[in-house]
Amino acid sequence: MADSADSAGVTPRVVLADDQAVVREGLVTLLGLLPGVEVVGAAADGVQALELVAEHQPDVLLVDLRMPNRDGVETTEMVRAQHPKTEVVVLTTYADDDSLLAALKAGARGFLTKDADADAIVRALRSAAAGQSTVDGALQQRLVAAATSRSPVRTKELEGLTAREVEVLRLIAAGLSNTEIARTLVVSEATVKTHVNHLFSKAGLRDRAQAVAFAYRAGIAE
Amino acid sequence: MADSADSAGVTPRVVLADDQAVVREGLVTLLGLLPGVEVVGAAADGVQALELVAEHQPDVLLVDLRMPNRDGVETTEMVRAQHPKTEVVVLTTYADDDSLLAALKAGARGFLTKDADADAIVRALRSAAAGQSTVDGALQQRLVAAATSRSPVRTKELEGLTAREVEVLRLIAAGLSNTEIARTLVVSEATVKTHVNHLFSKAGLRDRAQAVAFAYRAGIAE
DNA sequence: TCCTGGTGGGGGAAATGTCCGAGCACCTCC
DNA sequence: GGAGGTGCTCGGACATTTCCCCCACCAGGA
Repeated sequence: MADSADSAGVTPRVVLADDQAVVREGLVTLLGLLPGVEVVGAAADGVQALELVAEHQPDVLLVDLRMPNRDGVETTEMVRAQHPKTEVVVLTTYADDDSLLAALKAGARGFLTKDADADAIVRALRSAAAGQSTVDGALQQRLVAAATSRSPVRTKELEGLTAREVEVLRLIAAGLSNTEIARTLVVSEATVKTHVNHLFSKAGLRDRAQAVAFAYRAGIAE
Repeated sequence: MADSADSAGVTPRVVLADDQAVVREGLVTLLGLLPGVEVVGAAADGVQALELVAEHQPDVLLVDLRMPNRDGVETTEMVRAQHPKTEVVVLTTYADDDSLLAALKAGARGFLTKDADADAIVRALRSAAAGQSTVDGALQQRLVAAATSRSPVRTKELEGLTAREVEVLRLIAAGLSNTEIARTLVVSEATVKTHVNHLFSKAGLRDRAQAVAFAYRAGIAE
């Protein structure tokens, strides 16, 4: 028990991928010295990385974002798709918002900058192997900032509307005409008009253009 | 060096906060047995948690979200504001999107569900002490999904449209009628109609409802 | 029973969408 | 300098759709 906590779980088998020989060899040496991880392969580009993953079936792939022959994001996507048991941790010098989001969206379980120390890397690798995601603090804050600027269905705006009216609103926002809405809901066009009018008067809307904008702001249309 | 990697960094001093005595005592016992962390205090509510943090100045506060006398989110905010050297890791049974975002926004460096094992908790505490953020894999995916659903003006969709047409589109999306657009742009309504028609045929739109949706998706309306 | 929500209809005013044609300003190319 | 293209500006006429205001019926729940 104490042992398991000391090593913080099973020692993950890791494949590295970085096009810069100095960084790659440095990581191999550094991580090879540590008991927390086991390096089973090192690739110089994305293509080679995928081959090594296929060959060794590692627990984690530690990959650089900028690489020749398929970059880190693409490699991450392919690894996650073809070898779902292999988690991916991204290690990069360039920590801009786009690459962070792209990498995590592609399925990366971690995102480290190259100023991370050996302990941080080992922790991230172990966490990834266990299905946890580790992101450098400052980057995580950016991620949260990006996430909280979203609008996840403002039920407040919708209150007062009946379920049917919300449904009609959704279809209006999708660009359907009254006739099409009638067909979709299998009711007469007159009924649709009634719902639309109730909707407008309740929400203070004048026409369907405003209704579409309202629906988008309320978060029921994307 | 090997030693530092084995412990994955300095052993963090931790204060716990959970209103359920069973969980609290269980965590104290469990984490107390492990060499990776040092538990220096245990609180039963948010007020007491802040007091213990002030008293012990721990590296990390491990806090439950649902607590009497100030909940986890509020506690996180106050700890981060008053004791910036103390990081916060949230441990909760209820992992809905709202609480996740609220906690991370409040400054939490980690977010774990209570099905996490001891290893996962220890890793998260150590990472937090080092400024890294650890989030359960599935939750991180939701976070990323929320973050990537942003729309930063897709110029691609807009290409082919003239500046005037984009301007008209923006006004349509704002809910203005043709008459109002004419007044706003100080042109005749006939001119507006011309722009609108060009806009529709270029973008493959049928009516202004679709145009509003198009504008929102293109990111020129919020 | 009353009220709410969903369904249906009619008719008229208003706005929207569609098709023409046309003048003007600006630019580039020859 | 002229020719041609593009963008912005207007106008008319017309069909379609939307919007608005009435009305009514029925089912289910407070």
